[in-house]
Amino acid sequence: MAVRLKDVADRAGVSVSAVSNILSGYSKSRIKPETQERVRQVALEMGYRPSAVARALVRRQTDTLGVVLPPTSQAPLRDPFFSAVLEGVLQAATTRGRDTMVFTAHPTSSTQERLGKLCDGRCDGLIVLYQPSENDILTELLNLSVPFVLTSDWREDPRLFCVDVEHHESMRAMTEYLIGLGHRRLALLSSNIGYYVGPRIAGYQEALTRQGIPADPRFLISDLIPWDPSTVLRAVAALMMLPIDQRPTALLCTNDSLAAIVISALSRVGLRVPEDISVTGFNDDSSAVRQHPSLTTIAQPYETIGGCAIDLVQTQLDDPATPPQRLRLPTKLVIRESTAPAK
Amino acid sequence: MAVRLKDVADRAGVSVSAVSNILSGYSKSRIKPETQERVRQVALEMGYRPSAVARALVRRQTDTLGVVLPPTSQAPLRDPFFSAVLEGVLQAATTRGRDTMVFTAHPTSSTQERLGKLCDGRCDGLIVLYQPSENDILTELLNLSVPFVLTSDWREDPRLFCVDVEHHESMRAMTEYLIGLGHRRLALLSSNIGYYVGPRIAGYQEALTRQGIPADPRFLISDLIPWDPSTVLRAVAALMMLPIDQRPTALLCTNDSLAAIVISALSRVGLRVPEDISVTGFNDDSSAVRQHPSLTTIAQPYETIGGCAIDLVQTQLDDPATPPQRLRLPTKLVIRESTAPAK
DNA sequence: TTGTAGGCGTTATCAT
DNA sequence: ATGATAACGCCTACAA
Repeated sequence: MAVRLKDVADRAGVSVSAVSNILSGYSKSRIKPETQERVRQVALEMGYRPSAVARALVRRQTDTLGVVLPPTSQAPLRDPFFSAVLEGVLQAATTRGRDTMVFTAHPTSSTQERLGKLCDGRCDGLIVLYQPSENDILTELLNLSVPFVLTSDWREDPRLFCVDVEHHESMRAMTEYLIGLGHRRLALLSSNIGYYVGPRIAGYQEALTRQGIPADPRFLISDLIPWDPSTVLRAVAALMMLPIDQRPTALLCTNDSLAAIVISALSRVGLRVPEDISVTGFNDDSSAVRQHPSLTTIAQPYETIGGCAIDLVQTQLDDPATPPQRLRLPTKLVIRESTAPAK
Repeated sequence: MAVRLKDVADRAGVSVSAVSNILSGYSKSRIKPETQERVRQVALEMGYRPSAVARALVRRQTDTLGVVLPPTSQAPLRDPFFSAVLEGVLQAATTRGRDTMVFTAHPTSSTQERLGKLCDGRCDGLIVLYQPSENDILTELLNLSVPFVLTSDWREDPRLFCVDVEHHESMRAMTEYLIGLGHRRLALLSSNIGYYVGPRIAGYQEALTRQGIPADPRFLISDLIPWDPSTVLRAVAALMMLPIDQRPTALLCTNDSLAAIVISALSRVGLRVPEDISVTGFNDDSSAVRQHPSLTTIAQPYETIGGCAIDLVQTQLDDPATPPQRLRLPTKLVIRESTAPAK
């Protein structure tokens, strides 16, 4: 069917190993240049393409990485955050000449079913784009010999390789930016799930403390259900019912999607952003620029995250005894239209 | 390193072929049930996992599909439309027990470089998520023996397998819906690129004709540059400068991203959606629900598109002589907040 | 400088 | 009912 090494060898009148050597580019000096040229020519003419599968079998490595999307969500890529992370990993993989398999799972599928695909030799290593719970693939993965790295995670487990951003510092920087704009009543709106909400809230609180602004407990709302806009609407409405001199002038949200809902809720109660109130997000996913007003937010270095994760997989491949590493990358404060000086 | 078939066979005291047969589940009746049970047990204990690579080599098939993202865009997944299509393909592939490789490319990479990855046997077939231009991989792909299917495409080329939606009919339905709401002055805003703009515009025009509404040339704006909001802002401002009794009461956009920019532009000139003016999108990507007001739009059946594409690949695999098929799937009009009856 | 041959882990075709 | 063995296409010692 397809052109094989042997076909090229026969046609060029040399042995398979010669062709293999030449085409692998490994042994430049070993084979006579004119032979090399001829063989290359023949290979090209015949449209020869080495079989990745056969090569993988003998090399015991596929140059392919697996990217694991969260099994919890029906449609992870509908969340612009996961799209952004995936995009970053894909870009980084392409740059490094690696292929990428993307794994999703139906919420109904068992751990074993999922694992089957993840470690049957198709991938050299895995990049897990979420925080697996204990009863998820995590423990099994640790027992297997597949190197893997978690992104967007910061577990205490010392056996794990992770790449994450500085949630605490980022939120502190954002809060300080708002304080610098003259805001003194700042509320934090957070979803009720996500490993990152803890550090982000702490960052917010630290900034307040540092600037000597007393923390108003009414301004810390951390039980929002992200996929239920009505809870957000209620919370925002409650805040805005406060007397005008007690009402927050800035709302910090723990992610961009939430910020979008918040802005929408504000407009429903007749407030304009940023004229009446400032709003900020976190992540700088694709929705941040597109929404109106465009969002002041914290940009995650998605491609760097992907690159680090891939490199950490490679590190484990090169030396399986490497002790786990935890990387924490800096972010960037991106100022757009949703924030303005306090009046 | 890893547990092989032979290891299991040795431990269980049977031959490799027996184990293979048992574990493949192919021959239930051929091997003594008690042996089967024992072998299964041993395999489980040893944590045996068949090597996908070895299996692929002998079967000449990997059960893996390649999904090709557009090479033109720096970050295709930042576009919620591509995220949605990819999501649909991934879901459909998971349902069918297939793995998925996702290919991106740096805009600088050559066609040959890209092709190398696409047809080295790693994938059984390809799903191309964009409309490749002539000098892109298309012609090469046709010469190779890799089955492939284009989504979101509707070329005249009779050699191609495509899955697409009914652009014309969808836009006509949307236009008629607005007319049904009492709108009589409807403007169409379209980006200046995309194979789909032609049919979408035609659908709009047909609806007007059918309803006996004369087409006002000022209301057909098809030269917008999607990534440059300022052109959109200008166009919207120009429309809104018209005397109030000549000004459109509804704006149809050819995709959701554009609609988002349009809504933002409207708000800048002080108009509210949908109270003052109705706006519609197309695609129902993730931005449609999240934005405020949420968007009345045309929903593409992403998972069905993915499923059909995969099935068409399989069809070609089963019978390489199958004549090319072109599928055109229906869409759904999703009514949300951005439209209201004309006053 | 080039060729030969063994093996990668599995499946499938035969024998037994 | 089971087992030996030849592919699958490639890489790589080692031999020539």
